Amino acid sequence: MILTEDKNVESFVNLCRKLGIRGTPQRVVIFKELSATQEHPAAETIYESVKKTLPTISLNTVYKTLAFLELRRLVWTVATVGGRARYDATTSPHYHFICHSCKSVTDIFSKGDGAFCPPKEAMKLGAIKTVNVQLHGMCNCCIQKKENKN
Amino acid sequence: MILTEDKNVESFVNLCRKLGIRGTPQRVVIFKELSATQEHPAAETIYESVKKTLPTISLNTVYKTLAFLELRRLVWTVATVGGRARYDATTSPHYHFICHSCKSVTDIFSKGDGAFCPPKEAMKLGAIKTVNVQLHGMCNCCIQKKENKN
DNA sequence: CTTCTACATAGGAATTATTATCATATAGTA
DNA sequence: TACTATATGATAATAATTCCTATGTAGAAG
Repeated sequence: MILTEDKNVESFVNLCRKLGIRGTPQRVVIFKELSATQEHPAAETIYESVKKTLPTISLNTVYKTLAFLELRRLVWTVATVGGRARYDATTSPHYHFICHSCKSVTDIFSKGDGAFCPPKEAMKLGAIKTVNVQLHGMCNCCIQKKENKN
Repeated sequence: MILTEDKNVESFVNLCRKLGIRGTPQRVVIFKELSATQEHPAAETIYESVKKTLPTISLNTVYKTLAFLELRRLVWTVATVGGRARYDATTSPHYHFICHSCKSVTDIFSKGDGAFCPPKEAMKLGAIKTVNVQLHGMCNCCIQKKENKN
């Protein structure tokens, strides 16, 4: 995070203005929260954090705000892990490694290729807006733990 | 589908035997149903179809069977579209195009590369078991419809 | 500058989707 | 047949979405 919090918020409000949507306190706080973490939190987790700033916010609003921001492509749903949707506000192209043991979601910024390039066959089907590459498995940490148990 | 239905079932039962799990009627029918379609159905959809063969089956069993088969990597969850998880029994590597307008999920068998190759950075994080590449957007059919409306 | 109006947004309640728990039933093995 | 492990289905809990209403903000009119 190079941007300060204030700049971040400001830029988000400006972004909303450009898109013709309102930069409401709820949206600002939720977006800020999601931008500030690399944990790829679930809606409930975001809700718990956001409540500190906006005690009256409802979980419903968090869900709806995330869905709304995803529609405007300011955030996106990375994956559903253990029945819970996980979100991300990082816009630069990257992949995700998902550990099904500890439910962690880790960013992978590949140096070589950068963005995943959809094959020609895909282009023919319609207009691609976002690409989501998920690598599912078990992280080293969990592999270690499992070995120690056995 | 080159295999006949019976062969398909038989091979599934054999597969279960190899894996040391039971090839129960419920599992056979659910797997057969999922293998026979390219619609990437939701659990509810599978349930409706499977009920024709097994009228007493519960939706719960469909969910649990799918989760179980996914754990054994005989099926997998392709994506969650409009709040509903969509499943696939195709094991050969391919991508999916997901239209958020009509909720269709289309297979993309890329000729050139075949399987997606995870970057080195990913390998370092742990053991990758499955790769899920989702291309989100709007299919040509829906683009057409939208244009006609305007 | 204030008030009115329209519409976007937030929050609550209800609905739907999914998962977990538990008791019962079934298949495989001794 | 009895034993054990596993699977099913009913019930209950959790996750996410939809519907409805109230609020608040922006722009128009005065």
